[in-house]
Amino acid sequence: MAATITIKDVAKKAGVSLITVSRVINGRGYVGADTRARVQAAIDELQYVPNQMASSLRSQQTDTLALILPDITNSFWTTIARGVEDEAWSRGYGVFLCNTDDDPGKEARYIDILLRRRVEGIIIVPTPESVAQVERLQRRAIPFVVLHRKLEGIDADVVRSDSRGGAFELTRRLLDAGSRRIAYIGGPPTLLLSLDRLEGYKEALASAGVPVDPHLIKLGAYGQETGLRAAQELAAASPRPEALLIANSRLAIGALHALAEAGLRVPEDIAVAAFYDIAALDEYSPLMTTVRQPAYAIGQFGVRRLLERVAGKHLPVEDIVLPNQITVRQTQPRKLVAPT
Amino acid sequence: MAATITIKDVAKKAGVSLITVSRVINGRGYVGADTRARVQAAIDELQYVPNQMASSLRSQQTDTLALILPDITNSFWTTIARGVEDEAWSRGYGVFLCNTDDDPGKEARYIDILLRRRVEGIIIVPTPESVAQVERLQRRAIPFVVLHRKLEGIDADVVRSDSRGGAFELTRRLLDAGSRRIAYIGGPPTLLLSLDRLEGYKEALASAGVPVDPHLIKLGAYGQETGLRAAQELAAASPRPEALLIANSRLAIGALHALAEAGLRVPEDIAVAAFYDIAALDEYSPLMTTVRQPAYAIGQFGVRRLLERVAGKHLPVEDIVLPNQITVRQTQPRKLVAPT
DNA sequence: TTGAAAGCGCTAACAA
DNA sequence: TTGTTAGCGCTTTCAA
Repeated sequence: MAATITIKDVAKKAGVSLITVSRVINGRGYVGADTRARVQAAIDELQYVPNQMASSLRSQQTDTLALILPDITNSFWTTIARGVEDEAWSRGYGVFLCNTDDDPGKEARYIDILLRRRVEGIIIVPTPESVAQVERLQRRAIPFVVLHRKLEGIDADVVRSDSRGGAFELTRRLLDAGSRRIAYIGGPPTLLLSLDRLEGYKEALASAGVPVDPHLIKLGAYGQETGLRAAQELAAASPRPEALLIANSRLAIGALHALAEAGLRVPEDIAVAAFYDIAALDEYSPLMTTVRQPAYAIGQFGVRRLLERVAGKHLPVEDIVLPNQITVRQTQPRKLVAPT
Repeated sequence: MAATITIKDVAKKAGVSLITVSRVINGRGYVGADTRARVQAAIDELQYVPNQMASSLRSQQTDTLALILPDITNSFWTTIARGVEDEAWSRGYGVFLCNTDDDPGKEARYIDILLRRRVEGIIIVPTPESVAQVERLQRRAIPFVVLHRKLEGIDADVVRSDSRGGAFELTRRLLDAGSRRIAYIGGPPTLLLSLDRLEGYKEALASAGVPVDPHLIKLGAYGQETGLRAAQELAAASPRPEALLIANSRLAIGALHALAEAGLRVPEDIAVAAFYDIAALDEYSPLMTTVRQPAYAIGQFGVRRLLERVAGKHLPVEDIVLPNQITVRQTQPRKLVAPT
């Protein structure tokens, strides 16, 4: 590292004191117009770039946040990450991205490093095991915001999409289209998110006076396998359900495989409505009603909320629920493979 | 910010000097076993976390890198990003991620911020307009590594996949399978990457004694539209080519649309080999021979190389070319939509 | 094997 | 409107 140019060099060249240069750089405090110009000229001439480490050490502000999530390779998290990055950088904050792969050990190690780096706040997509880590943050008074998944027993801001409302709305669409026997394929009842969606489904049925039939509710681990098996069973049932409500993208993919194999056309033979976030597959999927979660906005709002906390605002803890986007594609599915 | 615990507090509690605590933390320098134990006990008891700003300021090491790329929302870049993140964190470096959307203005602004933050090195997926920015880095002696795209006139390490070899190999496979009239759909000849692939194609033909037919070469902007139109033209040509070599994922998708619409079965009516990086679409696409670029490894190797530069090793500038993975899927394509 | 002194580059707090 | 002084929390350098 060659002899770096410091604020001192600039001050000398401009014939002012250090602090004056500092004021010009940070644009605060009174500085005369001509002084400012002289300083700026010196900065330009020397190609001076302030050292943020020094500034941070003194001011106790690192202008840095962190985003902890399972895996940016998953397109839903990617979009959230992009929302976080854009919003944070645009407000002058850098972001450290941490992929935990839902591994609590990794998560803990990342948080250690983040504490050393004195990040001013953390945005986290937690697993149920994150509770201990999050409590550590609380003890140290590091502001944080939880995205997408609520954490039981933790009093913290959450930004998420409206799972209950999304499921309710999808179900209502199916009902409006005339379906009555509407089956539900959803995630494990141990997750709050799954429960919310199941609830939305039940409420919509109730509001239409349709009784809930437990035989039509299939729950299991998130994953294509669950969706596949559930849809196979439902396709073979008699009477066959008129419609399927599917609570997750991977479940939906599995279910669509099963329906296609069974030769059931969507929507002619069976209507489908689903939470479906995999944009790449969208136009190759059948005509169904889908909920797209506002991933980008979840990231954006997460940062906004976090920065309010960082600024020390005394706000009540809030559960920020963003509306979903419901889409009904009009165009027929595209094909990558010629029909046989 | 409550009164933070500093190294001083630890030293006092352990009855040693600051520097001894520092040695224990960083695990270097001689420290007696019992002293070390006492210090560690104090650290644990006080829950002391070192302040990296202070450490960085003094040591001139920020342990921080940056990754500049177009957009993590694109799955190819995402995977590269993941490779970079994993490798960097595992070596004790944090990474700032910068999405430029291929916008030179954004790129310049990011680099300003990164210079302030004194990142020790930068990994960049450049656009042709990045040359000016990259020269700025050179002037300041900030180590950097270029990923995926070579930069004309810039003498720097590059990590990329073997475009020429990939195209050569794909073409050879088509030739081996008996095709002679092999058409080529590729990107604009202004990009080095495109030229490499075109060259691989031509070389393979030459090596098999097949003459290059300019009518069978369709070049255009990367994008589905180009692929669609090119494939339409080729499908309508007579004699129709027996095989298609497609040099990019988006071109391939467009081309597959066209073939499906024309009712041409792949590979029965026409064989296809392609650079195809969109994993989500993989199993829904026809049976074709594909090149998958080693995105994760590109990220990994980029970091490794960069850290060698950061360490000050005097290595010759290198063009690191990683082999592609060639795949021939055996199972029939899956269907999301029932056949009609 | 341990420690004392100096200072990294900047800004907070106060003074003029 | 500008400047002086002190010090953020750590590591480097030198000494013991």
